[in-house]
Amino acid sequence: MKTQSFFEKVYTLVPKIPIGKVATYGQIAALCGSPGASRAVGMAMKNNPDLGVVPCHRVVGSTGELIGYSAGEGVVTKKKRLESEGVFFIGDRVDLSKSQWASFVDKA
DNA sequence: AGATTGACCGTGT
DNA sequence: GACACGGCCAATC
Repeated sequence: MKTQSFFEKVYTLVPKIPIGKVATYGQIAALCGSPGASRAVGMAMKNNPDLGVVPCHRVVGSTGELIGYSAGEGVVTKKKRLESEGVFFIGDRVDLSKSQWASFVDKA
């Protein structure tokens, strides 16, 4: 478990996102220990081994924009899924002001 | 070992 | 607010 690659870390971190909340790629990358590796995170999602253990639909862009998602109807299914989880939406984007995962900002 | 790719991010115009 | 460019990081060919 010490030799886990960046991907493995992501696969272990993404499912930690609470329901009704979403995290940005850069955020996950930072939690992974490498802020700025947002691209590598995206790659991990694409290589997503199991949608059941890696809810990649909870990962959105920095502006809350739904990116990626090769499953179902793509971002369409992704949006519906997040919406179903109780995530706030602003048009086609997620309301990061209310639904962004604040695991490391939840010090209040 | 080197070069390329990728579901990104920030800044500038 | 939208479009264009460059930069970062890690995995893969």
